Amino acid sequence: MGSKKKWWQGKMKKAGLRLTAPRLSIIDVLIHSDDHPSAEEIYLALRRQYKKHTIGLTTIYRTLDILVQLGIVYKFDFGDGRTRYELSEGPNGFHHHHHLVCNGCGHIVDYTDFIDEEKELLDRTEKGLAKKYNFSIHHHLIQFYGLCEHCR
Amino acid sequence: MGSKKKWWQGKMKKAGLRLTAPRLSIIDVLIHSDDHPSAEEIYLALRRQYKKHTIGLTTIYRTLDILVQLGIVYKFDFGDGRTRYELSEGPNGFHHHHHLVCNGCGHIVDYTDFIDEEKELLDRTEKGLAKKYNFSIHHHLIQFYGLCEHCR
DNA sequence: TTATTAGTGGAAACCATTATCAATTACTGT
DNA sequence: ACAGTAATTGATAATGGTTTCCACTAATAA
Ligand SMILES: [Mn+2]
Ligand SMILES: [Mn+2]
Ligand SMILES: [Zn+2]
Ligand SMILES: [Zn+2]
Repeated sequence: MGSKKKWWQGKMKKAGLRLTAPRLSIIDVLIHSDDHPSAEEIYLALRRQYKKHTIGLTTIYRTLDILVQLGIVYKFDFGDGRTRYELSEGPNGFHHHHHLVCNGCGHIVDYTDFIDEEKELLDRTEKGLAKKYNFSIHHHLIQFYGLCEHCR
Repeated sequence: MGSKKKWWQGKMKKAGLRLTAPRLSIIDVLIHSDDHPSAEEIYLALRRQYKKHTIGLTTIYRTLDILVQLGIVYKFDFGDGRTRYELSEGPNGFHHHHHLVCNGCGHIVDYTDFIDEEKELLDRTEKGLAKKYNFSIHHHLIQFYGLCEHCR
């Protein structure tokens, strides 16, 4: 029962990385977060959680970089001056979605609407671009910007 | 002949902004640029151009903000730590395109492939999202990330 | 255990962007 | 043209998110 392998542990081990307490804690914060925390927000969440030993902000940045590299975490710029992060896979498998950003208050909406039709077109576009421009394409980013009902 | 009104001049006048030399120079750099210069790159281009009087970096940032606000210029984050800019309209009218980013060397490709099919889907998606989440959507961002043939 | 290597975190440095503010410039009305 | 005024400029200083440094600690190997 203690042997329940989390999906990211394999990835980290395979990359020759140690499963340290700080790293696991950081992933844990992301798992239990329902939005897109910045490095500092993760740092503060961990401070609240473990009053005694604080995990350094440096470690947060380093770990996030690693997790992004491994594809465990996605990294976003929503235009508020800080990089924001999100787990690439939810507890129930992949949770492919994109973002709707309010230019007024910065509120972010995760949406999955039209994702299937989009996927079809994006796949086609990716193939086309890859061939035409000799790129190997790894991922894409789609964001809509506007004003939420409160900021309108 | 000197009365040839450039399309952005109307927008600026209408917004109550003065058509100063620095502002016109900055737009000029963007017009003659075929890529996506950062504020500093625009600053350096202007220094090369006008040996005598240098336009301050502060003015560049301020002007770019204004131009973005007016929709004359688009603003991008391609992940290299500096904001990059591009005119929203080319000499021959709108030039709607998106970007392909090389994670290796940072090279950016402007592409217009599949833009029509994309437009159709995006319009539909925008309408759907606007209604469902009560957003007024103003624009969207699409970027593909990968490795160019040289960095592969 | 000892040796070796990976990981940590406080402090200092970095660097793109923003705020300040005195001097200059563009526009308005005379 | 001229003066009045409010907008604009730009050198300098400050800000703030992120990185670098490096001595120390923890994990793995021999
Ligand atoms: Mn999300
Ligand atoms: Mn472009
Ligand atoms: Zn809002
Ligand atoms: Zn490349």
